[in-house]
Amino acid sequence: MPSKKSKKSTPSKSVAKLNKVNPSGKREESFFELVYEVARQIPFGRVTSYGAIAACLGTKLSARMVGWAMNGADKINPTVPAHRVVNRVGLLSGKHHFNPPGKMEKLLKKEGILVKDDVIVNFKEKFWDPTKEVM
DNA sequence: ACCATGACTAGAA
DNA sequence: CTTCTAGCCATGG
Repeated sequence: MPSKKSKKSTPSKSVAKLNKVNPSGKREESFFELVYEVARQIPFGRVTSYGAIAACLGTKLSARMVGWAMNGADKINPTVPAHRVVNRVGLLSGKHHFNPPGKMEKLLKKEGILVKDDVIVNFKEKFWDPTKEVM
């Protein structure tokens, strides 16, 4: 049978579509869902970087996709703690994507994470490496 | 199908 | 320290 399905396997037709996964309980293993899954594993009061998540998925060079996936995190259930995901220097690179902007910083402070000038203070201490914690 | 953009990262100058 | 370059790959026009 002629299978026209490409090996590329579109991880997600669209971000909005990710909101509604297969109702049969058969969730598609898309890059995005993996990102959300790892993001949910981030413990309270901890943060991680896009690259760390990407590395955990085996594609550390695709950190951009992690960030892009977070773009739809707000529409995903259960809620994805996207506010715990920042760039490699602890900069709240995605704070402008929150609604309202500044909520990200507020949430972090709520978890005991100090934010100064859009940068996480003591980022190294709060950093949580999924590749080490997740087995 | 091509081109431009993007919540990134690592390395080089 | 800053600035630039290249790689990554999905999304949208």
